[in-house]
Amino acid sequence: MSRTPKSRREESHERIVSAAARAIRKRGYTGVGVAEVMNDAGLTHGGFYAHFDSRDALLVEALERAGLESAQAVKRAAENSSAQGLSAFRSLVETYLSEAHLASLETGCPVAALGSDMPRQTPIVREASAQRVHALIAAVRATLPDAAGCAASVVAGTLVGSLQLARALGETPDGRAVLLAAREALIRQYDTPAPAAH
Amino acid sequence: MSRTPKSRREESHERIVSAAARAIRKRGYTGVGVAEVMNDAGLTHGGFYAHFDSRDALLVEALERAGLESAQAVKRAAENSSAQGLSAFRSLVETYLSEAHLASLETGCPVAALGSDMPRQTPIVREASAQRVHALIAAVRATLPDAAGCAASVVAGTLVGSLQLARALGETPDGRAVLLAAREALIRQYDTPAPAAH
DNA sequence: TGTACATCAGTGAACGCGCGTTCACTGATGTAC
DNA sequence: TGTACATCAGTGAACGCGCGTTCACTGATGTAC
Repeated sequence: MSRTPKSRREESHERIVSAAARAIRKRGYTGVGVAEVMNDAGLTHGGFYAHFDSRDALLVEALERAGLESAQAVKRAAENSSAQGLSAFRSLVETYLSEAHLASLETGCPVAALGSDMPRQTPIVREASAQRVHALIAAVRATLPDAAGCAASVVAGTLVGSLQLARALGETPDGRAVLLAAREALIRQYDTPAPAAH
Repeated sequence: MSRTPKSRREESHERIVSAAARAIRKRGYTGVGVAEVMNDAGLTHGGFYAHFDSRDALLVEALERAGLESAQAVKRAAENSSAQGLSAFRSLVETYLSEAHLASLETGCPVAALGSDMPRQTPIVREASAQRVHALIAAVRATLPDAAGCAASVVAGTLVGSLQLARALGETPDGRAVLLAAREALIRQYDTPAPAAH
C-alpha cells in the first residue's frame, strides 16, 4: 500500500484524522467529539492528547484531509467524464451537483458541509477553513478558460450555495429541482464545447 | 407603537424571540444557549419553560423571526433603490451582496448564516429551516420576470454561496472580490433594464 | 373605595448529563549486552 | 540466541465545566365583594 512503512503511532494518527474528516462533515464543527472520533478509529479517548495538542488541532488536520479527499473524488469523476468527451468544467459541475453528492455529506465537499459555520471558528480553525475555500475556487478556475478565470469564485459560490439549498430541502422533488436548475444554468453560461470536438 | 396592547407575558415572549433571532445567526444553531438568550431579554433562565416547550421550540420561532426581519431589511433597501430607478432584481442583488450584509451576520439572512447546518437539525427545526429556504427563493422569484422564474433557485444559491465564501475569507480584499464578482455576474446575466426607463 | 384572596410571571438553586482534558498505570515493542 | 531494561502507545478512571431542564418559592397583578 504505502511506500514508506508507517509506525504504529503514525497508523493510529492516520486513522484518527480519517475518522475526524468524516465526522466534521457529517456532524459539523461542533458535532465532532473527541471520544467518538477515537472510538471510530478503534482507540479509547485517553490517548487523544498523545496525538494532538487540542481538539482544535484535530479539526485543522481534519479539514485539510476532507479537502484532499473531496478534490480527489471530483478529479476521479472528471477523468471518467473527459474520457467520454465532456469538458473538464462540465464534468466538475455535474459531479459536484450530482444526486450522489447531495446524499453523501460525510464524504463530500467540506466547504458545502461547513460553509456557514466558518466565520464562527477559532482563528486556527477559521484559517484552515479559509484555505479550503481558496482551494475550491482554484479547482474551479482550473476548469475554466483563462479569460473566464474571474468567474471562478462566482461558479464556486453557485456550486456551494445550490448544494446547500438542495440539502436543506432534503431528498425531495424540490431539492432535486434546485440541483438540476443550477447544473443547467452553469453549463449554459460558462461551458465551452469540449476542445476535442473540433 | 403596537396596535393591540400586549400583556407583560407577551412582551417578554417577544423579547426572548427577538434575542434568539439574533443569537441563532450570530452563534449558529448549537451556539444558542437558553441562559444567554434569557439574559439578553432581561430575564433569568428559570422562566424559560413557561414560554417554550423546549430549546428546539425556541429555535423554530427564532428562525421565522429572523427570516421576517431579513426580508423586511431587503424590502426597505429595495424601495430606496427603486426610487433611484434601479430594477427590483438589481436592488436585491446589491443589497444581499453588500459589504453591510457581509459584516452583519446577526441581522442578516438566516439561510446564509445557517445553511450548511440545516441538514443536521431535529425534524421540527429542519422543517422551519426549509421554510426559510423556500421563502428566500420566492423572494428572488418575485424580482424576476415570469419567463426567468425557473432561475430563482440558481440566483438564490449564488447569493447564499457567494456571501458565505466571502464571509469565510473575512473582511479582506479576497472576500470583497468574491462579493463584487457575484454582483456583476448576476446583474449581467439576469437583470433586465428597469421598466421605468422606457 | 378599600380589603382579601387567587392567579400569574419570573427567580434562583439544583439535577443530570456530556464533553474536553489530565494523569497514573499497563502491556507491548525494541535495544543493549 | 537469550535475558534485562528502557521507551513508547494506549487504557480507563477522574476532574471541572457548561448546558438543558425542573421545581419550590416570591412578588406583583388583577378580581371579588
